[in-house]
Amino acid sequence: MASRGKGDAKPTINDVARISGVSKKTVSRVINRSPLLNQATREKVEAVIAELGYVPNPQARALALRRNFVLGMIYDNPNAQMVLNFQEGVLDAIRDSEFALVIHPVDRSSPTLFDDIRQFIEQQRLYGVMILPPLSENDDFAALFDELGCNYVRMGSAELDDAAHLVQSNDRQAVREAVEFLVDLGHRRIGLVEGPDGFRSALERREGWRDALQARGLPCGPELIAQGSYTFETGRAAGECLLDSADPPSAIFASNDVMAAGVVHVARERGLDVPGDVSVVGFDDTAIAATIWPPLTTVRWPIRTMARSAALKLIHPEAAAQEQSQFPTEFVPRASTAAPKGGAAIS
Amino acid sequence: MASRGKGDAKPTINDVARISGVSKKTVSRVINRSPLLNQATREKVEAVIAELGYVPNPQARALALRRNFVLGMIYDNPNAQMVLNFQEGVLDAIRDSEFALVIHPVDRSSPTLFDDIRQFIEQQRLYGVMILPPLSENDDFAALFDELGCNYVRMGSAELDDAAHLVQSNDRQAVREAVEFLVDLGHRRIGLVEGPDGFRSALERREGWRDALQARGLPCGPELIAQGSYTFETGRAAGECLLDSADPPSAIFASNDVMAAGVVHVARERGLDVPGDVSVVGFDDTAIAATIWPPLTTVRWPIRTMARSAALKLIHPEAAAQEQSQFPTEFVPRASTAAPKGGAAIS
DNA sequence: TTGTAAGCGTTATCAC
DNA sequence: GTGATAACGCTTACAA
Repeated sequence: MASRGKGDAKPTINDVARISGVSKKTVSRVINRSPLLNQATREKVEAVIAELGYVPNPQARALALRRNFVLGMIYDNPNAQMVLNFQEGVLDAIRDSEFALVIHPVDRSSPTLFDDIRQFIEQQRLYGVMILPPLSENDDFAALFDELGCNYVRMGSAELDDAAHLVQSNDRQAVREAVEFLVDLGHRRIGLVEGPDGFRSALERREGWRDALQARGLPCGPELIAQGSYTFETGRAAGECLLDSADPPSAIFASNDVMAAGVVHVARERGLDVPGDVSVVGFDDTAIAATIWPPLTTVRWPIRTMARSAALKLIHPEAAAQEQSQFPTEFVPRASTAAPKGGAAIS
Repeated sequence: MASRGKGDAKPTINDVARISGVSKKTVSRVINRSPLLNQATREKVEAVIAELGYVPNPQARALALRRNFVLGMIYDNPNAQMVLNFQEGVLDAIRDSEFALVIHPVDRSSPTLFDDIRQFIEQQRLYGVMILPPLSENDDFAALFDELGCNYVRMGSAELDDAAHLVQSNDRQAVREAVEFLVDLGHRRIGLVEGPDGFRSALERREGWRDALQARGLPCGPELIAQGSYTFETGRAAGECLLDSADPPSAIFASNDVMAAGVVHVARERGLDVPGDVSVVGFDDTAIAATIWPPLTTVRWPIRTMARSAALKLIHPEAAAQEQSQFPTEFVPRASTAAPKGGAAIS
């Protein structure tokens, strides 16, 4: 093997240039796949690169290019499983590439949130950022990223941005279908455990529930709605509110799986059978859905696929607008839903 | 505000030097808290830094120092909740610091695993890495990190390394206490759903189970053991194996929560009441433990605290050996355990 | 098609 | 104590 400056230090672009008898710049052109390059030169340099095991130093590139080959992920989400699925999707996209993923959870109630995010992006000189709900629903962040000259992709439950900056599911439609499933089973009073204010997903899912019921002329008044904040405990509380009411629903749609799990808990405490006495449907299809008893009927959200696509949009901005932006959900019927007792007769 | 070169570009060390009338190097000394510095000079420069809102460029520092202010996290773990908790602990430690966290999941069955990790560390020039079980149990990785001159901390269930490179729980002792709790309730046949081969945690937990039973002269033979691989499905299968046996146990300890959830599922399918007919204990205290019905008795692992400590060991290597290395687990009794039917009489 | 020179923003060396 | 000067490894002008 050809000699290097000293010891076993990693080879640099200078080593490659010297050994292949060309200039640094030419090596740089090879690395960056410049089109105007003699084929013979390219091959010669590539041979040396392979022989030396040369890998460009990302820190040096970052300095020269004023941008880092790093993707950022910004979130403040109560749903751990979703965050992790998203991370895995991003990693699917950057595997075997020069990119790295840095994660940046934030506190959306912090007064310094904007400055915090600004500093994160400026300091890391990110190639691009992905932002998760509910932060992604705030247009001010998009404006901030534009101002900082940082590419971004938002993840959302509705059409928040143009195709180059968005990966989205259609939650309203998905919930409508799930609730129609309950109606088709024979349910006539279907409760809703809605998500917290300020979450676009909560709003979309509520409207999907309403769409389904209104289309069939079924009740969808406030007495059938209880609010939670996407946590197990608030799901319990909402379940109590609904099941202890004067005229309790025979089925409940909860805006996410952990709240649905809370509802199932309450039903058990009341001595109610699920799905015999009350059917429960969740949303997300996180691990918990298949793990609780009975297994939860829910809506699967292709988070990992969406995340992968989000990362690809950042890595290949030129193709971002063509890359898929809408991702279909999938209804997953399990054992937590059944026809109501005597339901078919009523219908 | 004093003028900067052009437009609204971020101020650099040169701007600070020019405006405060000192050299770059002096500013650098201020930034790096060099002790040999005139107090007046320091204050003057600090004032200019504050006025300009100057922040050192991490990429440039990384290039000059040949090391990046970035911590890496390497894992291949079936337990999503643990990974996420660990991430949060690390972020607790680096919040408001110049450090960033890059995550690097790997496939431990990949033939290129070592090269993959080597490349990750060399390329990112990491300040340090944290490695999670079961990867952390392999001494070859520690040797690799040493060879690469990269500081590391391992997370484990037993004493894998010296205090500067380890954060650990004592799983054997923790499980012993949990199983003793079952014995004290009156259980005499206590089954084990053990974790997969190759996991130190699986081994430690099995020995803890055995310790407790042997100390009381209770059976702990292979007919009471079924193996899973830390997943829900394998937990189900192991539960079937145990509950369908000729002389089924009245209580089961599962090596982690999701396998325990699988056991609970099987019990339900068999028409068995938990804890009336069979008590179940898990390990981890992940979100699932409180969410299933009945809420799961388990052992809480202070992962987030351990992770925070691991990151601090990397950031302050000089104090690493003094920083806490052993982290106590906590037994969390919930509703999935009770005295066996007629158990007290047998005892 | 290729090379030269001048950065990018920081730190290390070694004088003063 | 402080400051020129030369790295660090790469890229972008601008020539040739």
